[in-house]
Amino acid sequence: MTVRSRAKPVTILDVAKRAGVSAGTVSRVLNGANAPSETRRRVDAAVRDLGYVPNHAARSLKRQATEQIALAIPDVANPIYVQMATSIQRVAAERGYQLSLISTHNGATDERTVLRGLHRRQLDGMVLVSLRPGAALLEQIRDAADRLCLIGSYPDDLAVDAVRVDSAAGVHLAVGHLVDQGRRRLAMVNGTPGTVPAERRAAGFLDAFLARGLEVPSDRIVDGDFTTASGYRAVDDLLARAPDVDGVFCANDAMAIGVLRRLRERGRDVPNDVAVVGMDDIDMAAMTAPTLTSVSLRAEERGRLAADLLLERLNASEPIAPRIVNVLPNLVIRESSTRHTVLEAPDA
Amino acid sequence: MTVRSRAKPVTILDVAKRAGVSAGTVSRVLNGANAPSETRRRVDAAVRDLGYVPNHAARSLKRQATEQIALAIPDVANPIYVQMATSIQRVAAERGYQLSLISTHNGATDERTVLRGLHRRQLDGMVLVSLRPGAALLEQIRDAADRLCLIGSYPDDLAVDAVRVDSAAGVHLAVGHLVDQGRRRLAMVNGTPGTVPAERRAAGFLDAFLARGLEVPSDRIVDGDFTTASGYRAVDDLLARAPDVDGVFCANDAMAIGVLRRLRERGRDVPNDVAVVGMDDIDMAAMTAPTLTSVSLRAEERGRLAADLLLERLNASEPIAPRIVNVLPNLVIRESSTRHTVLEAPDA
DNA sequence: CTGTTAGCGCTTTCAG
DNA sequence: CTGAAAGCGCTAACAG
Repeated sequence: MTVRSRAKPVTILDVAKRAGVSAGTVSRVLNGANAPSETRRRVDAAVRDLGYVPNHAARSLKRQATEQIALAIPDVANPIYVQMATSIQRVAAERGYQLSLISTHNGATDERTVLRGLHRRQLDGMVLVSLRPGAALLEQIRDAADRLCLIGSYPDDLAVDAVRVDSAAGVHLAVGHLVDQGRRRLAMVNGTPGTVPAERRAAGFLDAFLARGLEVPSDRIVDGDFTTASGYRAVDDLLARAPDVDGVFCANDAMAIGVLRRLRERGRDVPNDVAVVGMDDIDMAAMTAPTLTSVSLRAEERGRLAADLLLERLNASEPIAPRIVNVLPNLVIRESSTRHTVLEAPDA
Repeated sequence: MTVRSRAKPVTILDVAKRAGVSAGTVSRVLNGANAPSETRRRVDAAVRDLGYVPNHAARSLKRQATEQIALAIPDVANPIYVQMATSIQRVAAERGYQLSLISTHNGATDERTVLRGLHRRQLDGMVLVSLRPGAALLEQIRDAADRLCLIGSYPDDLAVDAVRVDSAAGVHLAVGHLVDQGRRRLAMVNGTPGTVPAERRAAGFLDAFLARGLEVPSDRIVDGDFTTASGYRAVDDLLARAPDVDGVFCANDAMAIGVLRRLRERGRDVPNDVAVVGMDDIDMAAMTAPTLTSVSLRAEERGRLAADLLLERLNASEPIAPRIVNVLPNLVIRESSTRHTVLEAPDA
């Protein structure tokens, strides 16, 4: 366990010298090549005695690969991305890759910066979640297509691996459920205007009424920004605009939690006065009071699939044509949308 | 914006050739050395035309530094660590470092693995949060002392930079508040047994009674594991052991949220029947129903301080003696502990 | 101010 | 099976 501190790190040459072999042999032994047990023993001993640890930069430089991948997400504070991170991390670890997390701060980080690690060859590959892919980012994505997997919706002609979920279908599930519960005066708290998910979800919301031949509540969508605080604030807007509201669909659970809280402060009982349905089905949804009905977008599964696609591509000997995987949402019904409150056990 | 894909990446030599200068000059220009504007212009042009991006491995190998640091935390799903990560990330970015996140899965990850990036020189430094530093880890910490900053409590003779918070004092605040509210039959939901924070908090809990000359409720501490689900489960234990409980201190907010939920399911009104106080003051504490009184351990501040210590050390020209910074907790009173419920605005 | 040169530590031919 | 040698792409003396 002797590790040099500031001094000079021990190199493969030191090990070679001590083991009485060449650096090449040490390298081979360490990388699992066949070797006589005697050679192997001496190398191992030298490694242990000296506390040798291979230098990552040197190895990467030579091999042109770092065994590092990254997940770029809009916001570390959003549990849904943490869920993705967890499943990606698991897959990565299984295949000998290290995962690091990059937060793009909802797109505030310069788009160039996001893919920088990739271009510097500091990263072998990346799973990218962008809320609002602009032209510049798309250009960069194209250039790095062979080392990327996207999660989310991008132009069809992009020719990059992607995992998608039909969030509009998820919204239909939510609206259908609210209507089934007898709610007719519905409203929506949407996410950040101008982002793809917010646009899809709003479109899905309106479309769900159209599909049912109901009056379309186009003026009953208020904007939030996907954070809990924004959901909290949105309620005042909402009640000003639609005081008779009896059902609210929120574009994610984080906002739904803020909505729940503020509705309570404003004296509206959930679910008796107003039903609330969220989206994402985060763990916390089973813990709020009342527990939160939510559309699961299967974040964990999407993470796993994205990691599979990416690592398969990185390790392929020949070029692979771009693939798109689709995932289906499902509705998890809890207390916040059902008039007769029934307590239930937590998910986890 | 022309970036080569799989082919062969552009090197500094390609740039040099195109700019009609030497590689050394390109390197200097790119690293901000003085140069005649004409030289600078031609280099910049060549870089742009070729889409050159410096190779990180090569630079790291030569410079013996990666400009990368990491934060190792027990659990990405715990918001308190995400808070730390956010402030560390900010400091790191300001000083030109990239931060990556390593989850140790509550110590399940082999301790060697945690510091591996450091030993491989893949990381210049690390901020480490360990719940349960064992002998092997302490040994490793000592060896890497010049590139580490710890957050948490470690043996005093460790001679490593550390940021600490007096969590026992925080528990005293919580107990004092509960007693002031007239609660006498107190209990505690503790975190993972055997971890330093859990032990400190339990000790602080008992000590708070001793200090007040009250009867010490040693048999009223039930164990959780710092997760929301464990807080939920702990309530059944608690009510079996202490059916008359009128106040609960939880060793963190995640558990407190589970406790709130389960108490409600078991028909106990919070705060009227039972007061609940958590610890960490996560953002969600202002959003639960009722909102959660909590002891802030100033995670963001600790993160910032740790990052400052670490980066100062990494950039020091001479050895710096180890430093320990202490942070004081404070109590944030909300609805869950005060009988007359008053609604309040959210923190964020 | 700039070109040349010598490595950083490792892997990988290529011979033997 | 192993040693020798070349070189991954970059930076930092060192001369000029």
